[in-house]
Amino acid sequence: MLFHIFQKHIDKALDALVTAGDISADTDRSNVTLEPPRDPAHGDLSTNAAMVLCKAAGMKPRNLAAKIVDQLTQIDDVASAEIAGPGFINLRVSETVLASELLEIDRLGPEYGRSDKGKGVTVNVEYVSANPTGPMHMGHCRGAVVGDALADLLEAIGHEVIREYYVNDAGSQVDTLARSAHLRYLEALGEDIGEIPEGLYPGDYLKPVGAALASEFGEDYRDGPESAWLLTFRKAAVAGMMDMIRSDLALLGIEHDVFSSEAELQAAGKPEAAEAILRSRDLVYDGVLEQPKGKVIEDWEPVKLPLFRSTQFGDDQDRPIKKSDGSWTYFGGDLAYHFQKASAADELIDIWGADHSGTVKRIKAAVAALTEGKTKFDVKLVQMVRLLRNGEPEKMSKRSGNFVTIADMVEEVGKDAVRFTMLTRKADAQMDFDFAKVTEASRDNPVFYVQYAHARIQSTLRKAADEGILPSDTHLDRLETEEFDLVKMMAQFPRIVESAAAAREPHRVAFYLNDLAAAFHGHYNLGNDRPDKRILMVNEVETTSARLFLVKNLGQTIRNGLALMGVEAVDSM
RNA sequence: GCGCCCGUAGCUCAGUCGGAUAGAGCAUCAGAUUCCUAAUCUGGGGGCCACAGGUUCGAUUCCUGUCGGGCGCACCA
Repeated sequence: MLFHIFQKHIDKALDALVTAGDISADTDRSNVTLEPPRDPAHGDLSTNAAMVLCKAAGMKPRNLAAKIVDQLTQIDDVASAEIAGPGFINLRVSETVLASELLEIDRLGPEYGRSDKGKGVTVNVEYVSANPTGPMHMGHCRGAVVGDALADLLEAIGHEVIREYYVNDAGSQVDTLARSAHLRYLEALGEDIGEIPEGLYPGDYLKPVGAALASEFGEDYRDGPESAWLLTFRKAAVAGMMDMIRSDLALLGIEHDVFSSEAELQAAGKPEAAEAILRSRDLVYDGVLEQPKGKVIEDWEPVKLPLFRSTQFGDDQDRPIKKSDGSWTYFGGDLAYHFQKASAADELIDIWGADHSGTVKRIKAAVAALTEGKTKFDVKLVQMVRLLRNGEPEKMSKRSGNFVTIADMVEEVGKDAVRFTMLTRKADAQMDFDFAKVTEASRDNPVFYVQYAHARIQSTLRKAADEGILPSDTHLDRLETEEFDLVKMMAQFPRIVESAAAAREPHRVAFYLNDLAAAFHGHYNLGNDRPDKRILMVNEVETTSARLFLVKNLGQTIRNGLALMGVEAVDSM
């Protein structure tokens, strides 16, 4: 890749200065950067090498820069190297390199942008993990898309990725679910259940579960005590909910590799094992929590509980891993769960809703304690999405059973629009999702804008093919400056993928594609006033074939970017 | 009261482990349609990067404090 080639050139130039005795061999070069300058007028690439290394070299930045430039100008790929400002070195890339970059893109095709930087490192990404008490709704959507796109990104840079879903099937909310299902079971048996009582799940989605239970068990559990059926109904209801969730996720193109059950984890004694390890290191002790300050709790009473010393890791309070009735807290189970994940991966990433921000410290503390700091662990918080319809916020409330489901959204605007839109903001910023906007065919809808660029390219290729002209690399020397500018942008793609993966920020791909599409639309419109700038010139077969070769690969780059977001490119609109 | 996230153009947001004159879209104003998809494009105006200190050759970026907004704060997940 272009970028890596030039990184090597910089390295070579610095090596030469080492040989010349200007800088010492052990000088730290880790702060040396090579990046496209903000202002393209400054060149194609810019390095701060002279400014970063001048102290170690005992020279003024511009003097050191001059020596580096002397080395760089000897390299064929470097069209020019200039000192600017306080000591930047601005480079221009030769058109020969750009042409070979274009050939490289063509050779790699769908593989362009992928790398093996993360090879050998397994990353577990846990996302969605919605409670199995109902269908997927808006509140889950963004985390699902961000997690999935992040998993795609990590795979693109060569990581082995485990996509995981934690099923919270052990808490009291699944008892509530079982009771709600029992009511629907009675209903299926012909009883009049009336209004769903307060505290139970009212949604219709439990009706099929009740019906299935009725046909499986007949009247067996009609009159018996709750203890007779609770476990059976819990299992059946959770299974039903998970089937529903899986099919909702499939609508978004999301498929997890592993579903881990909290109940199974507990049955297998994992929390006990984790507790034993932590107790052996005096990181769990039996103690009493103080009443939190600034908040009045009426029925507060001191209780002795097994506490994890999360304060040793920066948390404000030690955290209980068991409740006073002896059952595990959510945290107690979660800590064991993360320990389990860590046994099969080198790095862990959790995608959480921002409403769980308060629990980040304790779980990070737990992972650090259990893996003795060996497992890298990141929690990515995803902010709320406000649903808008005609500019008016759309309310959703799970309690009333009245909420916008993912199935509704996908049906209304389509999978690709949902996914792309969810990636047009960085995850930790709040965002609005306006039903009208995401399907609008206009410049300010990036989904459309990027797709339109791709469709335009395909349309041009089709039209050219009708005229008997096909893309070809035999006359790339016919390409002009504006066209090489497009290649420069395309050449940034691998770097965007790398940095987006490293920063765990899939939205960067969306912004890049928007920029790339803008560059293409601009270039395309040059042909409006200047027929000689049109891609398709029927009487200029050689030039046209080269231009077609360029836009074909620009289309490929867009396609590859969209694929990283789980969005399919369209060939016509 | 405490913790986490955020504060960038009128609006919605980008801004690469600290870099050059802080960018884009919308809105606004002025233009391009006998032309490969004008569903698009070109240009103008618009900024105390919330505020005040600190670190640095250099701060929108890092640190501290203040103000403003969001989320969360016993055995609920």
